[in-house]
Amino acid sequence: MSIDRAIEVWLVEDDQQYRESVVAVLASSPGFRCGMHFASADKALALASTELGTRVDWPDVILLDINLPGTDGLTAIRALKAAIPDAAIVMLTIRDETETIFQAFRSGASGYLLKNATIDQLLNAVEEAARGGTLMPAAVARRVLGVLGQDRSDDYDLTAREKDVLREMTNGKSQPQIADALFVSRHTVNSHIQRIYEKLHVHSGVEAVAKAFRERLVS
Amino acid sequence: MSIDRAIEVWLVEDDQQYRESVVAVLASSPGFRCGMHFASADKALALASTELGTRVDWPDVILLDINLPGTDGLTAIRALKAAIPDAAIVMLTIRDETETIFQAFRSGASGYLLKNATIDQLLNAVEEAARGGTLMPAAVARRVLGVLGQDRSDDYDLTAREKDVLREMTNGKSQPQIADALFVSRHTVNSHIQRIYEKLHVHSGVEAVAKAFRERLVS
DNA sequence: ACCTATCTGGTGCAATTACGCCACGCAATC
DNA sequence: GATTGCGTGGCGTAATTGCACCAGATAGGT
Repeated sequence: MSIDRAIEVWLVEDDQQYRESVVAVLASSPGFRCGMHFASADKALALASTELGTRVDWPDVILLDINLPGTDGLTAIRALKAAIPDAAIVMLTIRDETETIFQAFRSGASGYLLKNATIDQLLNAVEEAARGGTLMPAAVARRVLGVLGQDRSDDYDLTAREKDVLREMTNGKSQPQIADALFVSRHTVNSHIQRIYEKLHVHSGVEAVAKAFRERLVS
Repeated sequence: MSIDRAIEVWLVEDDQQYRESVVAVLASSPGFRCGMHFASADKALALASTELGTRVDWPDVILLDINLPGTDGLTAIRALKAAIPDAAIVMLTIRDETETIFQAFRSGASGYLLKNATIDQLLNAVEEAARGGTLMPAAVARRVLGVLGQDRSDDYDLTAREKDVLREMTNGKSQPQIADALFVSRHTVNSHIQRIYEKLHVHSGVEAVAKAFRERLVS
């Protein structure tokens, strides 16, 4: 473990009991410091803006609960990152729903911990986040990797040419534009498109493009 | 750290020097055991199949180099997972190219470590992998999370209603169908769509849907 | 050589969509 | 109280698309 400097952690968590246990864990763990803890994101943001530039002990990592009074955790991510750009944000929550997870990562979170995580997991996650990395517990990793995971076995038996046309469609081109790009007539393009619709069981361009993205028929 | 039982690690790595350093690190780290190490995936697979069911010290985690003589690491992932389903596989490599990373995860890897990782990172990754989780170092995390679309900052100032309409479009619905879904007239839907086109700078439904997916304006 | 799948090209028409232009109510803001 | 932004609804026309039905060329496999 690096002993250059303790990892400075802030905690935003409304459940007083849970907050105190985490603070206790951090306090008793060498290499970690819990400088500030808040019962709401609003309070943390208030301090971040008033103390702007006057403090030296900005956090390396912010543990942020999702279910908070006032500004909820997901919303607070952007604001906190704007106020404290160098801090890595690790979400701390009881919920592990796919959409919530993705939204957190999209908003700039660098970790996602379930509240039933072990002390080791908590410390590892904080440590890794401080390094700029990401630690995802099993339940979370399955979901995130699941998105990357699905092998695109089901390509609906599209022919090479049909895939060409579909790809051009997903590039937003109209039928004449696709014809130009593929050096064929617009009628040919239309024919291919008709067959694509049959094979994908769709009835319009938007539907085909949507399905193509959803099922990762294109990259 | 759990003291139930040491984490059993196998190592597949052709660089003798690096292999020995990792073995040494694992040997001197309480809670970890490096039962077997191989210079190629083929040797590991050979052992896994001949010793099928006769050994008790199957690995919890397999550290697998990508650049290997014979069967390369990426290819070996599936075979190893088939032979030893309970083992978590952590890739160990000097390369951090996006496509390689994704392919590893798609094939079933649960971690991705760069060879210049610190000892702490290595042990944390192994520990987390043994739990079924995933640890990604900063360089890797940026790429994987990048796919999830970290930066939705540019949402083109779409209003809530326009986002509703756009979402329905990405569900493959036609304008009348969207009208039904949102309980408004098709004219209203069309109006919204026109404004969406303006804001996204597109001129058709397919283009809008394609852009929406590419820039992750929708999930 | 035959068959099949695929790619290519076409015609024609109905349906949908793109895109102007307009208007009203409502809430927030100034 | 006026303005502004937003959601809503409408009309008309031109362009695009969906779709049926057709057919020659070509390539691959039996």
